[in-house]
Amino acid sequence: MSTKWLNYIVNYMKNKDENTETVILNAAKNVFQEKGMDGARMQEIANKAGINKSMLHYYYRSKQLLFEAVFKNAFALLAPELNKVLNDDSSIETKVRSFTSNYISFIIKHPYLPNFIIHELNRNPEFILKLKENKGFPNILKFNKQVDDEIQKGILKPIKGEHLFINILALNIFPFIATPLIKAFANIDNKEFTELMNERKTEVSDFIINSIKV
Amino acid sequence: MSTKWLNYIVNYMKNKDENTETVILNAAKNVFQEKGMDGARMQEIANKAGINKSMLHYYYRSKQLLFEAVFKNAFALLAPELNKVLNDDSSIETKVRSFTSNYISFIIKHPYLPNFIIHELNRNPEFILKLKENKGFPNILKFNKQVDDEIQKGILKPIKGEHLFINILALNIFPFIATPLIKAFANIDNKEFTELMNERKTEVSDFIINSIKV
DNA sequence: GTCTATAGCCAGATAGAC
DNA sequence: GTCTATCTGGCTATAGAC
Repeated sequence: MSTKWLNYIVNYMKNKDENTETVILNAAKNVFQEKGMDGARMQEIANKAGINKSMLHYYYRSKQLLFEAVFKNAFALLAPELNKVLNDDSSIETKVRSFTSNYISFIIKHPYLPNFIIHELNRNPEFILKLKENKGFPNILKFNKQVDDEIQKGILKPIKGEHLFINILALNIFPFIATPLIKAFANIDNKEFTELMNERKTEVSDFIINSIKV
Repeated sequence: MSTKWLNYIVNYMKNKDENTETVILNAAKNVFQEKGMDGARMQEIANKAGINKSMLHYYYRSKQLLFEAVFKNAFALLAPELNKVLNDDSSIETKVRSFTSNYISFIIKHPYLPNFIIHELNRNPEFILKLKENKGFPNILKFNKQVDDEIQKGILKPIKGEHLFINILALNIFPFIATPLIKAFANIDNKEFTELMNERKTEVSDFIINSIKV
């Protein structure tokens, strides 16, 4: 009798929660998002997944392809957050308040995400062209129109949609990208930094609304 | 007759503007700031410097030490910009306006700088501890006091100095870090992006002042 | 100080047994 | 599907001639 039956059973049990392919993907997420494409090591991914290095190639053929799987996954996580701001029908003020509060909670769960995406896009800017082909890629058109509308109605002071959107992203995302710098300038530790970021859930939206509301 | 005399003359001519050591440092700046520590290759630096690879080791011993020289240099370029906001005696409004306008001009000359510093600090957060020992390392204390003062005098609405400083940095720096993303969301090319950034020289300071001024 | 040649290592990828 | 063993190439770093 061969070990086939045993393997079958083991596999079945694993599949309850996750198969080898997703175990690898999760390990790869951790390593790539922390170290970047260039700094990541296939050996480290294999260790974290608790499997043999050659399995990575069996499932994903190459480091490059494994990386791309991780990257697309990360971007797919972020895009819906942005689309809420760009395409929801509620007022600008409502969206600013909810995005700010939600995004900061969201990013505390995925601390390496913004840095990872931004660094890898700067390393390889053409990569974004492929992403743009996807349906659901964030687009600013509807947001611009909404901003113009609310200005027309006397709700907002004049501002270009592009600038407002950049400002919203900047105020929310930047502190999580520049965390080591901010901790150093302000002389604060992790605990105080987290407190500061929690304050920002309302601080940032007040700051924006104060500036743009008539 | 040996070639010593020739070498001496050649060296003398080079020294008019730059010696080998600084030629290497400049080449290293380009490569490290674009590719990061992990992505950079000593061969590429040598090529860009127009010299032999072994010279890099002759002058800087190792890739790590060459990298550190580049990093400290980059940081030393950025720190005075920040200290202007933190320590100058002019009013907050004046400083916000001048920093915003100057910084955007500054960064167009050094496009990879913020990304480089931020990525490398995230890769190796302990590195900033060494920088903090330097005199002139940006510190927020005086700025905090000034903000409190102006609030007391009824010039500014209540806000923590930390939040205001983070907001100033975020609004100015973020678009240059997230350039590929912004270009994709807004569907604009390089030329339109530069125009948008030029608009921000006044847009950003108005946005901030609007929000904090009584 | 600058070059050529090469040591020595490490990482990604594959072959092949089970 | 999973493992061990190994190939192959590329990279940092050094030895040594000039």
